[in-house]
Amino acid sequence: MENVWSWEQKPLIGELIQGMELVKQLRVQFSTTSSSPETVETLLQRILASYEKALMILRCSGSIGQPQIEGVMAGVPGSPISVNGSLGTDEFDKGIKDHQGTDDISKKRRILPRWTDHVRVRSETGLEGPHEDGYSWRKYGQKDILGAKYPRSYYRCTFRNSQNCWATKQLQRSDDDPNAFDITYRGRHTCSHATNSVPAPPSPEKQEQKQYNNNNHNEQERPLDILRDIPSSLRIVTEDLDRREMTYPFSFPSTSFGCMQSEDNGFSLSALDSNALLDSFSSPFLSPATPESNYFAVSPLGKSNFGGVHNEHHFESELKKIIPANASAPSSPVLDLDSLHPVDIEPNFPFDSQPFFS
DNA sequence: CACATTTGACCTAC
DNA sequence: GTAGGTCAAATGTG
Repeated sequence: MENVWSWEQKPLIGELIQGMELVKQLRVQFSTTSSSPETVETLLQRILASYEKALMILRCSGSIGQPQIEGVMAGVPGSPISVNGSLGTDEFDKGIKDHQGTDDISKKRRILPRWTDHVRVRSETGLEGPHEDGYSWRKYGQKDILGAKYPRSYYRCTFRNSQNCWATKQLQRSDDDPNAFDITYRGRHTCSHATNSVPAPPSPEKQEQKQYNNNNHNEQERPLDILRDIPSSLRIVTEDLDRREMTYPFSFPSTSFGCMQSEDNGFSLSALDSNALLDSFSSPFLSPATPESNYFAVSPLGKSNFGGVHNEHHFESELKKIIPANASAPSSPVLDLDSLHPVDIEPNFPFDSQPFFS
């Protein structure tokens, strides 16, 4: 894989910047009492379109030379958005091998197609669960992990038996930040209970959260409520697995803000955390130099995943071009828009098509 | 009673 | 042999 970050980066950056600017406008709209619902709706649509376009750019370019597991990826209604379904090569190979040996798999360990999402979701408040991803999970195990402060929890889809849905996820609290959760998804939902746009019934995350904090405010927010509560922020760290090559660093929410997921590619964001996503747009959007809240942090691993080893420096320098070194003040301009190029949105760009607005 | 969680045991990969 | 992942009986909850 090479030149993953060199393709179309200007349009991509432009899309991201545009989306951020729109969010900033939206925030202004919310701050003024006279904003009309139409204005807000329009801005939301533009924001989403911008990010979907960016996603499309990533999708089109990143698929080049990437292994695909289309047979498994395709046609799973309601499953998290598959940006390209790529795997690290060994992961991919293992998944294939595993599938080939299905008949020999013991009951004790059923081997899933082993593509994974590795996600870090952080709740600044610590009150919200790590995320709500629209699926219903059932905890089936917990394990102390060597070198980790906190045990790892294992979840499977509630509908494993009823609908033969073998999706699982692992949830682990970060050692260095107890408010952060590393989530690893395995397998793909084949159940029909995914609700990407509507908050799901109480999930294991929320139930687990009760163990950590009893002050959980359990109301599920509607999208606009989420927007209104932007200040409760969340950090999303794209922290990819070292075995995976660069696929896509970003995926942005589809229409409802209900669920944003990027399987195999970097991060996912759930309904209840979307507020923080928006907050993250409002100021230091991308700032590796500010490891605190309110931003999309790009970890060293994440950087490498933006373009592999060859492009890491390129990416970093590109970031430096567009992001002021010290852009921590929420009201300060984040980007030099003059340095950016306008983005041409293709007239026939399928914004309204699945899976973008599903 | 049905379903979810807990937790020790078991299995597999390395 | 060890660590990670899963199973399943016991237990909890509504």
